[in-house]
Amino acid sequence: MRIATWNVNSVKQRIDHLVAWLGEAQPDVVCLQEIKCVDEAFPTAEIEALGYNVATHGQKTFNGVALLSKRPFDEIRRGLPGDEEDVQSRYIEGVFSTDSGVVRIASIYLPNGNPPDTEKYPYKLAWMDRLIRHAKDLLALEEPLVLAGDYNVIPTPRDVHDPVAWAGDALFLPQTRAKFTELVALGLTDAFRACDIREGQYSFWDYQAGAWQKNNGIRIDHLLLSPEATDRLASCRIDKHVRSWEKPSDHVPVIADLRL
DNA sequence: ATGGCCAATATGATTGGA
Repeated sequence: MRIATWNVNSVKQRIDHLVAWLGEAQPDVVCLQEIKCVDEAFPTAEIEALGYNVATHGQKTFNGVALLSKRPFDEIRRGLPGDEEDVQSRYIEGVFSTDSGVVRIASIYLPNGNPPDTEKYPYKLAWMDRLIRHAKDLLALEEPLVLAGDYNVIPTPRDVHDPVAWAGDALFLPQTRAKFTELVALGLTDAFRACDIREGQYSFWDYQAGAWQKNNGIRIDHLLLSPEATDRLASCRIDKHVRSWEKPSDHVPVIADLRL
C-alpha cells in the first residue's frame, strides 16, 4: 500500500498538479493539507473519476485536510479530540481494510505557531499535546497506524539548510522539537528517516528569495508509523520534482510504501 | 546588491503562511 502526504496550498489552485501527480505516483491513500476550501467546494468528482474515495474536513479560506483512498472508508474521524472550542480543520483520520488487516491513517496539519511571541505559539504547543494524547490512544490499539502530514516541525538541524536562520522560528524552537520528540518517543518511527539519513532532503521550499533554486529548504512533512506499520515499511521517498512544476505548492509529496 | 512569493477575500489591502 502506497501512502502519501502533500500540503497542496489550495486544492483549487493545485487541482491540475494533483491529478497529474496521482497519475504518475499511483498512491493508494493520500493525506492532503491546506485544501483551503469548505467540503462542498472540494473537487470531489474529479478525484472520484480517478478511482478514489474522498473524505474532507474543510474550512473556508484557511487550513482544511482531506483523505483520498482507493479502498473504501471503514471509519472516518474529523477533528483532533481534546478541545471542543477548536474550530480549525486540521485533522482527519480514516480506517481501511486490507488483505492483511486494518490500517489507520490520519492527515495532519499541525499549526505553524509563528510569530512565537503571540497566542499562535501556545496554540501550536497545546495542539501538539492533544496530538500526543490521541496518538497514545491510537497506539494502544496495536494496529498499523500512519500519522501523516504537515507537522510544521523541523525535527533536527539535519532537516534544514540554514539552521541559524531558523533558530528563533516556531518550526525549530527547542520547545517545538522537544514536543515532537515526545510524540515520536511514544513508539513512532519517522518513515523517511528510517530509509534515508542524508542531509539536504527537504519537503518545503519558501516561494521567496530563490529558496528552491538554492535548495534552501526544510523537512517538515512527515509520516510517523506505529511499530506495526514500521514492520511493514518497504521504502519512503520525497517527490521533489513536483516543486519544479509551473505554479507549484511550496510543499512536495512524501510517499511511503508499506507491505499491506 | 542579501531582495525576491503566493493564496483567499465582496478585487484592494490585509491576513496567513513558514
